[in-house]
Amino acid sequence: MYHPRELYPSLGAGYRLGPAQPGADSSFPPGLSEGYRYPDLDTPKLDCFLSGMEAAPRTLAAHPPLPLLPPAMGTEPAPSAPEALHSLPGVSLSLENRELWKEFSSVGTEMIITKAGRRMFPACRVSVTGLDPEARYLFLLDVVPVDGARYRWQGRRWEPSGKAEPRLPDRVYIHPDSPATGAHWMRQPVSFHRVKLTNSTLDPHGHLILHSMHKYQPRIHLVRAAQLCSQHWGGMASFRFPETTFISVTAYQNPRITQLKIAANPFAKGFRENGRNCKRWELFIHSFMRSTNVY
DNA sequence: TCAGCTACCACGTTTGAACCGC
DNA sequence: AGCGGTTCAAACGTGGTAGCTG
Repeated sequence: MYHPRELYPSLGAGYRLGPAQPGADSSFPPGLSEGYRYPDLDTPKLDCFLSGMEAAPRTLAAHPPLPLLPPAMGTEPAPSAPEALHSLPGVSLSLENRELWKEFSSVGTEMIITKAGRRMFPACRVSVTGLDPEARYLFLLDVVPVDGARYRWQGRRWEPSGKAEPRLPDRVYIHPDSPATGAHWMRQPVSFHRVKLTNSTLDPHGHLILHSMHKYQPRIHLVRAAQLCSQHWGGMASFRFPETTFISVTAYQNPRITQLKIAANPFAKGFRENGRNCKRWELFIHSFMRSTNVY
């Protein structure tokens, strides 16, 4: 098994696969497997990455055509239903923790971003079907802007408050099990819980770089690697789920999101009712109930 | 003045090395 | 010697908060 962190130690867990897409390209290109190259992944790196793969001819003198990651949504609104664009017939993805995501989404999901990098919670956890058990695949995740606006918390809800900051360098998180066989990926749900988000534009760790107070959506890409060293990759599929849209923040704005995170995230158990912040929690519950006219 | 950001804190979870018994 | 189970400390991941910044 090849772990990207070992192969690209200088880049950390996430890798930039392509140039930033300037402006607001609002549509996926018609063809997913051609016409787009990733200069950051040069031949030696790719060769190293693939060196242990079965029947992979090591003839990578020229830059191989790399999989096309669809550009960011730009000003495109988030889709209202799970969306998939792919050239991998029969392959489908489902969001394992959809109910949890829906719960957060109904309140307005916020994700903390820090200079050092913060994990996403909930994390993207998917199960995949329809893969060729023998073929090898890579699982990738990136996060793209949903629209061209900056947001502001107005006490009760998020509202657009101006134009979005210029787009940051695109980075992609490669699942550490990649590349692995279809049988491996289908054996159990694939979790991206180690993905970290940062607001540091100079981040050296390879975390996904986001602007604070902007709306984003994760995308999951599946790349078949079986024919990597031929002229084309074996195909690619991209998936996104509307309930995973979130707003990046450096501190939680909506107290209900804080409450949900504390209740659902095991790492935040110390902040629950019987934790050290019991009194604070009580005060919050009382004020929350008052504000929602429960009293 | 104030919204947003950062560093630090205390607490809980996870991880992996060390140890032990079979 | 090798394997599997247990223990425990260090590392890591949390939200809260005070203070800083533009």
